[in-house]
Amino acid sequence: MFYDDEPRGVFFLIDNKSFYASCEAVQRGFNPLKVPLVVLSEAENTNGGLVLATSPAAKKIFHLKANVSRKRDLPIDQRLWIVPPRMNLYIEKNIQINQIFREYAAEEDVWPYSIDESIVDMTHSWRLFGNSPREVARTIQKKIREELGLYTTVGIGDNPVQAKLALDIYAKHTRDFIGEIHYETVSQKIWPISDLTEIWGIGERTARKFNKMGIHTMADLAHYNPYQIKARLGVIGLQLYAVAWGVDRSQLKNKPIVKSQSIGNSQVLPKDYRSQAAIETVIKEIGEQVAARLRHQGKQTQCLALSVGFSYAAIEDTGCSGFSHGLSISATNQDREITEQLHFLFRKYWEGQSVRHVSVYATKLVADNYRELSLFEDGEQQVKHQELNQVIDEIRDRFGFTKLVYARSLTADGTAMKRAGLVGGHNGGNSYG
DNA sequence: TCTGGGGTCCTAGGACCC
DNA sequence: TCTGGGGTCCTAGGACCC
Repeated sequence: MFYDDEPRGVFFLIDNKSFYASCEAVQRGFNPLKVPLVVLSEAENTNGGLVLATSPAAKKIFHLKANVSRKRDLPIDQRLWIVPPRMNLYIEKNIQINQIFREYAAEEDVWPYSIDESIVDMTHSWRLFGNSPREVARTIQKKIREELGLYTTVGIGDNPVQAKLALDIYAKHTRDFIGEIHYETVSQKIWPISDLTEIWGIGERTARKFNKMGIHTMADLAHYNPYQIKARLGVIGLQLYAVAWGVDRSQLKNKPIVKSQSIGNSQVLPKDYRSQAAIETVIKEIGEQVAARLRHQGKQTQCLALSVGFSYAAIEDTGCSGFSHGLSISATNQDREITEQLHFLFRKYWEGQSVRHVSVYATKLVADNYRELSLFEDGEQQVKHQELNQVIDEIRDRFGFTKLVYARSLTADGTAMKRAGLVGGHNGGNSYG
């Protein structure tokens, strides 16, 4: 194996052990590893409750598997803490953790990846803090434990993908919560893996495809003909082939921070919706949520997409899971225009099926630094709409979303009231009185 | 998995243009 | 018209991640 030409650095991938559950444990003065605790979201459409996080002790004492995800699967036991999520608390903790990382690496070398994971390029700074990358990892773990009470796991690699696999496959199961993969240990650490879904980027579908091709381990993948992989799975297949060799040529430095290219909200409804008016109410609410986020971020959208997922009964009847259609429009972030376009799309494609899932996405975003007035409507009227929306946003920002909802949202069909205060679909944890 | 939510990226096929 | 070929853009759908 010749890895001489491959980029080689020192990368940490750091994540938090049972992050939400740990934050809740710390807030209550417990050790996150030792208290049996689950974070349970009981938002309206979670069908009785969705478990967002399970502490290590809860897994151990009650033999809960990592994939226990429903309230109905939880034991009834006084010892088990069951607490509601506070998404805003977790966001705040995440920011504090990344601040600590920045004490060990330059600003541009810290890449928050999700609410509980960050990539840190330690190539240029690790020597300042210890005699080996592993020792530095231990120092960072200790610091976070001391300052925030949280336990972190660290994957170390010569490139980001090695660090990611070291984290996912090894760090979580070792005593010191540290795993390492290097070019020299790829065959030993990556090739034996036979549950391909453990590999970042391989899900159920892709694993099944590989199995059908006779690929059952990462060693099989590494020794397969890459041209055939490309033919069957495209560039994604080639990327995974590279992963099997521990190769990752992504140059984090050169990549601009990818600001999200789309803004969208979606919702699984608490029951099947049948009437046009009821479904359109939900579409309107979600559309307005998207519009508010666009305005908040100073963006306008030039393309709206509506996805409608049918109920299981309707899927069985029609053999179709739903539809998804987009519409190019002139740039806007206004409630009324967005709702109108969404309703147009809905009426065009809906044929009476009962509905369980609705999502609205805004893409082709542009900065909201000019006002494009529609040629076909009274300009003054449009400006008034914009001003009204701006006032509504300000009130929502200051006092919370529930202070202002349209009368229609108060009918039985509306879900906006119940969704207020949710962050990522779960309780934000702030109370607005 | 009888239904969590917010994202990103890739691809096949069609429309359109020269 | 029993009509070439290549490039680009767009759309709908799929797959995956946390």
